[in-house]
Amino acid sequence: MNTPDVDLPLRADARRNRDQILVAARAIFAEQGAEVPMEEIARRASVGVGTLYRRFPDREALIRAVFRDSFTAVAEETRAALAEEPTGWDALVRIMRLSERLRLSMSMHAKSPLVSAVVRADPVTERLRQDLLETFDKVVRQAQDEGTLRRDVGVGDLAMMFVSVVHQAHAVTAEAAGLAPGRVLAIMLDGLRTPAPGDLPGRPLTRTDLDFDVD
Amino acid sequence: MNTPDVDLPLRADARRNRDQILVAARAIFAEQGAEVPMEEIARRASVGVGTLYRRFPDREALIRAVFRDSFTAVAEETRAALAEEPTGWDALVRIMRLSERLRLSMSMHAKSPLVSAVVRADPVTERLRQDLLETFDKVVRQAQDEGTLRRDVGVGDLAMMFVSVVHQAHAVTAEAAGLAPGRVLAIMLDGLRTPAPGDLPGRPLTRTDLDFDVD
Amino acid sequence: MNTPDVDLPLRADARRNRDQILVAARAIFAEQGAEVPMEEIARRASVGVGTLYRRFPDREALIRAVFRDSFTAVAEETRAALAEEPTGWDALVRIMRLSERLRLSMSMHAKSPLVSAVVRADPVTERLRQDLLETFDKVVRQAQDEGTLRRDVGVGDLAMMFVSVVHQAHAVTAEAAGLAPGRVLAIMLDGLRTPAPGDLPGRPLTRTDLDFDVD
Amino acid sequence: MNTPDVDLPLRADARRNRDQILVAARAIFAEQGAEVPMEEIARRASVGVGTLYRRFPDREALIRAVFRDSFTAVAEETRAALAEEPTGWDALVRIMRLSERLRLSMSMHAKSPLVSAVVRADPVTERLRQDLLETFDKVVRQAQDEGTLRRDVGVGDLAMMFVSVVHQAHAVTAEAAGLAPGRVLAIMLDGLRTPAPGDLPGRPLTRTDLDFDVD
DNA sequence: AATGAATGAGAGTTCATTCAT
DNA sequence: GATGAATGAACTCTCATTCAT
Repeated sequence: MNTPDVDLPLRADARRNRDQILVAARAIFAEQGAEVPMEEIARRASVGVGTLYRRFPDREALIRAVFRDSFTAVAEETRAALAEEPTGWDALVRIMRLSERLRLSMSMHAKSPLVSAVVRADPVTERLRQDLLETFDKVVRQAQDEGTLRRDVGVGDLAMMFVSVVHQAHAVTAEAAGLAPGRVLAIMLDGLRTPAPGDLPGRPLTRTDLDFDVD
Repeated sequence: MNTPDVDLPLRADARRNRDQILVAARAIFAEQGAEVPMEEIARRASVGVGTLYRRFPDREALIRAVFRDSFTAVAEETRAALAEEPTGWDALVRIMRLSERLRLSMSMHAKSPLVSAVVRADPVTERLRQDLLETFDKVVRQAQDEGTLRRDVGVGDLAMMFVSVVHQAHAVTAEAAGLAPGRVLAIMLDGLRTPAPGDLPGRPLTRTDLDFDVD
Repeated sequence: MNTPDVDLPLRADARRNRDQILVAARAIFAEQGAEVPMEEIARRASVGVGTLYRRFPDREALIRAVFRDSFTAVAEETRAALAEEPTGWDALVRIMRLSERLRLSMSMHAKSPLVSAVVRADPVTERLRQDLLETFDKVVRQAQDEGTLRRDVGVGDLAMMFVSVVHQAHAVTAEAAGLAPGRVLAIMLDGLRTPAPGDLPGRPLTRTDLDFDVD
Repeated sequence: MNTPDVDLPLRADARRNRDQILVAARAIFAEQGAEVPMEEIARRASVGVGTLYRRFPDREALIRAVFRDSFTAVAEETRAALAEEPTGWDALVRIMRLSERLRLSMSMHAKSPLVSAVVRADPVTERLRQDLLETFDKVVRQAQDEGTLRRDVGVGDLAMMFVSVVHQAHAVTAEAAGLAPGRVLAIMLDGLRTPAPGDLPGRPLTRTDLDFDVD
């Protein structure tokens, strides 16, 4: 599940350090954003800054690695949803509820221009993203064919909503923060079911609408 | 519409500077986030850093001022919606579609831990927020009394959704980026109408759920 | 005599600082080479690092400025030699004995690849160098026309010798160090007078031999 | 020809490593100066840094070793010149034209304060230097006795000139760079022949003038 | 009151050297 | 003995904030 970056088998201790660093980075990025002092990440990983830099030549490399990990994980879960769920609708719901890990990545992505830039410039992540969208698209069409998903939405719309759900988590009581995403999601899903009470503005957003980033 | 902060009437030129600074800050914060060099803000406002600092003793004060402005504007628009729209549902829709200015503020809020912290610690903004929520709450109850809004949601849910809509704007074609918020919002609103296809998890989130921030 | 860099008249204090920095840099570069900590230069100039960096955005800019100053000074002295000395030979001797300032620059130039690179990439210095060589070339031809300088040498040869003289200053008693350049120079000048005891290998090195640097 | 440093015969592979390191160091020092990352030297020697450090406890030790090698080589060549050349003048010329290896060492010496300091502090190199100067001195006196070398110069002068010749090599076309040292040297030698056109300033610099370095 | 210069703390990054494997 | 990972000090550069002009 770890960086498909390069596969030189590292020495046992080096490997351990590398993993600790990724774990620490993921956590800190999620908590405080991507602009934290590198030293803090190193400290959390119980490692010297030097080690951090030996593994990841600069902040961008680290961000890249964290994202590759997360995207890989999510792409797998998405594929599993498509394969295992009985209906397209069920798969859709499962995907929209996807893991914490993705939420964190998405959140980082949205919060920091640096992160967006880095991720977009990384071909590996880009491929993972394409894979993910492809699978997701299949789910969408399946649900539409079943008649459970309104026909005037596309994966693009769903991706947008997904991101939205991910972002809700601030400015609330702890309990409310826990409840909120589930509720917002449920409301949205209710809004997605057929029959739709009305037409949507614009046109269905498709995979290609997500292909050239703007930010 | 400007900071009710202090009301000593400034000398005309001082006033002008102050306003230019706020305009510049709002624009730059929106474009590049809240961590821009103060010097850049000063430059955009055609003012020396010294002047900027005379008006706003530090970055936080500036953020605070920008937010107060925005919140004030939104609170007014919300009140107007309640007063002018024929039904609660219409008012609700109008509020959810609220101004660009609010989107920007919200986006800043969400992107920067610093901004969140500052805003939450500012009693003036806090009061504006309370006002806003109070009015909004009236709209919600009116719509529920009309039978157009499902009973198992609260202002808290709507505030959450509002924030969500605000955040969708990245990783897309320019055209799609323009379309997206409207569509996501429409889907959500469809999901909000009565009759609701099913129950929501948890319980309605109310104003008090928004009172103590966590982030 | 100072950086013809830009001529925005700086505020009095800023100007003073700028000059102190250049003086300090010149001295320290000469003593310890061009790789000294910027902080040390700042300290010697009684200035904060920040100020140093405000004036010279990075080490290279500082090196550039120091060199422009020195080259300007030398070009002027060379022109004066040509104008004031009675014979070409006298002018030649005077130039070869040129100022401490040039020795320092040359020495820096020769010792540090960084310096060479920076200087070569700076068009302003490049022009100064061309001016200098042009004047020098006139001196050489004049001395050859007088019959005091052997005909099988060119400015290129002399420039090389000049640089050589500059470099002799290490590995000796303090007294010997003082004597050495004068003696080496005298020996060289003796070797340059006509009639020459024999032919030189190769061909006269001319201005154009100095035009494309190799390091 | 290698470090008489310690004479424990190393294991064959260790010996090989040691030699590779010295070769690599010499090459890299010549190309890039003495401040290169140790890791780079290790890489060029196809050896781990650890190994490098086992052989040479720190950078200074490495510099020292490189210099001892070079000085040893030069001292031998000098002795050979004295023994094999028919006249003192011929021996002098041959010495002044000495090997590339010496040029490199000298160049390092001149370019880096670190190198100067290290070399001067090393008693072994010091002894080699004394040997070298002693032989050289014999050559000088022999040439003076022959009447081919002017009497008002000493080994010190010649050593200075030697160093000068070594330093000319920058800021020129590749072809000119190749020609230059030979020409400068020839001019100098012409200046050294008897009869001298005039007196030199100061007094002959002797071996003892070179005994206490100043840099 | 406005300006922009000066300061200095702090962040990113490199590399000499040590030490576990 | 060899290797290359880890460490942390040192250095460069940026920027918030203060203060002289």
